[in-house]
Amino acid sequence: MSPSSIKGNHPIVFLSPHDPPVENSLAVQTPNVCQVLRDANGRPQVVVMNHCNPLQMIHSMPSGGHSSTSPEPQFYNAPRGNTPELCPPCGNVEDIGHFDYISSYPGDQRIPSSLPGPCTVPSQQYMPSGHQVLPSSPYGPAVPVGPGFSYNIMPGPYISQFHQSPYPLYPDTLGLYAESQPKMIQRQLSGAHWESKSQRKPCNCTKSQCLKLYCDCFANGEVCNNCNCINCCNNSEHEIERYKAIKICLERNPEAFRPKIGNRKLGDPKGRHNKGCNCKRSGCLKNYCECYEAKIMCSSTCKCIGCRNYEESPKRKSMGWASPCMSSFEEGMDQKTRCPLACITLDVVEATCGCLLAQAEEAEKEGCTLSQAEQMILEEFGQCLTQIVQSIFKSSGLPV
DNA sequence: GAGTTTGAAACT
DNA sequence: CAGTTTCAAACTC
Ligand SMILES: [Zn+2]
Ligand SMILES: [Zn+2]
Ligand SMILES: [Zn+2]
Ligand SMILES: [Zn+2]
Ligand SMILES: [Zn+2]
Ligand SMILES: [Zn+2]
Repeated sequence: MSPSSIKGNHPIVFLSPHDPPVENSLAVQTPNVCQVLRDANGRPQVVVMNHCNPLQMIHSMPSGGHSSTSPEPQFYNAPRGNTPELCPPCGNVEDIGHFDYISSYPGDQRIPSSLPGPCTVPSQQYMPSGHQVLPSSPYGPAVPVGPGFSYNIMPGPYISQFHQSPYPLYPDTLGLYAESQPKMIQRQLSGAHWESKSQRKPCNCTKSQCLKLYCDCFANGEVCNNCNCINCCNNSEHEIERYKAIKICLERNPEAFRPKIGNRKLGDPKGRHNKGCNCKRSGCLKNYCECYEAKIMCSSTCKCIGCRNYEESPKRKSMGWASPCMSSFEEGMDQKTRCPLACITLDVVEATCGCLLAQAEEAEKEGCTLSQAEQMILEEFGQCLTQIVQSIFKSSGLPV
């Protein structure tokens, strides 16, 4: 007998500990962590609420004007302003790139100007905002990109709702405002010399020219500053190249510069990795894992194998079950598939058999009678099935 | 500091 | 889309 023998009208789907449910299965939909907002036209937008780095839809939003960055807090995707037609630069930005998703670049998503903090000093973030033609922008100097007009590429105010949450993503013990990227917390808490104030951890890129997402500076929408990079083009001296690189990244992934860590629903202090990790060997318990690095649990969006980065159920703790079996289970449960019962992978079967075998050996060792051994093994199998069901519950967001 | 491991990003 | 390569950081010693 094996777990694969489970059958029924509602197949139990054996997913990873944090997998989404499968239709018609016993699993239930995980509570939605997103929130539905409406854009300027009243169209619903499902957005992941984020405290620290909300997206500003500047360019592709309908209402007009070049009022670049209003100080009031905004939600993700909040209407922000400009029609492309109304933007003088649009007629001539092909050479340097036209950012339809310009607002997904984090250049001006820093500290709210209405709040105290390091925002008073322009950060190293640049905003390739071809449609914020603000030569006298309070957020930074306009950078000439060609004859006739210039682009404000310096950071705008940090339009944020983060202060609306009772649970900041990260502690703010140094008086800095919470930031969404995991590296930032390390910077804030470490005593490294580069950690002073607005200086992020320097990169050490050698081959990317700091113009690919490999570079943390670039990925965070910042220019390199006091970095150790070689052939760096992530600076104002290479603005055109930088624009192009940003454009390429956005074309490839419009979300490329959005924060990777969204927020769970209200009241949940922890965030959720928007794309999830794909760890295979770290168990998501090392900083290789973006979830772990961000100090968050892996979630249903993760496709990790052998994940151990999730809340232990109280049941499991009290059980004090032999960890080898458990870990085998967990790894097996990470085999993700949407096909009912296909989640009973070889790993899972082997883990189960291993548990039963171990139990049999123990029974033998203890000199149990045959019927006693049978009972022990059956109970063990029951435990195995319990683990399966619990994992389903867990993936469904239900209390175990 | 050198060498290895890791997984995201980039590429094919 | 999947498989592979590239890359820079995390980690190990
Ligand atoms: Zn770099
Ligand atoms: Zn850098
Ligand atoms: Zn650089
Ligand atoms: Zn992971
Ligand atoms: Zn994860
Ligand atoms: Zn994980």
